[in-house]
Amino acid sequence: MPTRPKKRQLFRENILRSASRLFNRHGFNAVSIDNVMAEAGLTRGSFYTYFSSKTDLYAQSVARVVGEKRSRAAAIEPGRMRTEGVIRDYLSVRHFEDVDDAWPMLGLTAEILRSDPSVRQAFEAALRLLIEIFEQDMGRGNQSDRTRAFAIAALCVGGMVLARSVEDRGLADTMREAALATALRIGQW
Amino acid sequence: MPTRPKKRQLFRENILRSASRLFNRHGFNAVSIDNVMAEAGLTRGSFYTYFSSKTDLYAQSVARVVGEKRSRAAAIEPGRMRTEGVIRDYLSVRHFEDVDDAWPMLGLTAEILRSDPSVRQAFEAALRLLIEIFEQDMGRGNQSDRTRAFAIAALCVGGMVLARSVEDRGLADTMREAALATALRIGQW
DNA sequence: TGTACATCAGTGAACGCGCGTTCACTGATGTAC
DNA sequence: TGTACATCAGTGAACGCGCGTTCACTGATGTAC
Repeated sequence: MPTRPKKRQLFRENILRSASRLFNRHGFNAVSIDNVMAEAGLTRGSFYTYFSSKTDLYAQSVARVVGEKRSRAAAIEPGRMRTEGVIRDYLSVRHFEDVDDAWPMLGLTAEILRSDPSVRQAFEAALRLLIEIFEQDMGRGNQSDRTRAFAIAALCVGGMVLARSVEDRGLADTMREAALATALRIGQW
Repeated sequence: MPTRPKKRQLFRENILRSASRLFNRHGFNAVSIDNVMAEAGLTRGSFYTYFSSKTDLYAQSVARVVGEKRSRAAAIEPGRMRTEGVIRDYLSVRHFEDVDDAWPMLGLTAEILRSDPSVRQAFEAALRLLIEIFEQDMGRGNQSDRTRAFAIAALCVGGMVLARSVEDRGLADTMREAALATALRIGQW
């Protein structure tokens, strides 16, 4: 039988793991404290002996995931191989489907996924329009043109999403300009 | 004095414009129907004579923005210059700051922006970690290495966000693979 | 080792608030003659 | 052109629900002696 502080530590980790899973899968608003606590095998009431608010839980659950990613990366020797590994991993089918342990930013997509079809379709139309424009402008659409068009779209959206999510304006500008320079370069390969 | 249906049409456009603005700025959940209607110069009560639900409003407001983007693009002659223009526009300072008329996907960032500092910082840590890894692996960080590291991060996040937001699994895979191929290529420039 | 007490952690009911949605009402716009 | 009536659109109060947060209580864990 585990001693008191040890048991608490275990529960705490359970709560954080459940939270990461659920927030990733459904987004912040769609997950209630009840859901999280039930999945961790506790009831609503004791939540506030672990965390000071739902927001606090969210911040800590994101931090926990980042910490895990960090230590996983630290275990591999730096160098091109590692970057290649991270890229392959990030853009893998597993990560695409993995709702438990995904990189935090992707949890945002849950806000779209769970909304009803009309909303999804509206968003999808925006993406299709972007790609349509790029493909048209590249002339006859062979495979590599298609790839370029998609990559440019991803760079635009990703660059801007990241730039906008960051507190530090300098970092935001660097991100924006890096995405811009690279997208333009890809447009002229 | 405008005739009845004409007046209604005007109000309808007002509501949609207000909605785009507010959803872009604050995200879906943080905006109430009251907010939207007040900004359009009407009261809560008549909302449901225009739209069937809040979700419906959201879908239509996204669709409206996409429609506008589409006709703006259609007014320009296709070709490399147009793509360059779209890229520059998408990743411009104006678009970074513009909360009224931004591409729909970026509204998602509002969910982060409005959350409190601890949450923002947790997200920012995830981004910094990604970039840190890429920069380390590229050796001595000169300017172009830095740009590449940022671009790879943007490609990963953007590619995955878009892949996950889309209904059609084939489209999702194409997006994911295009981002992957391009990110790997950039890693070895 | 055993007993008495203090402290701590978990429970579940209840509170309060925000907000999407509904509804009875009213005044304004249009139509019939 | 003027009057009587029908219809339509907007109002604001009220409803209902979900959920974050609080709280009085209880049983279990630990401590003193």
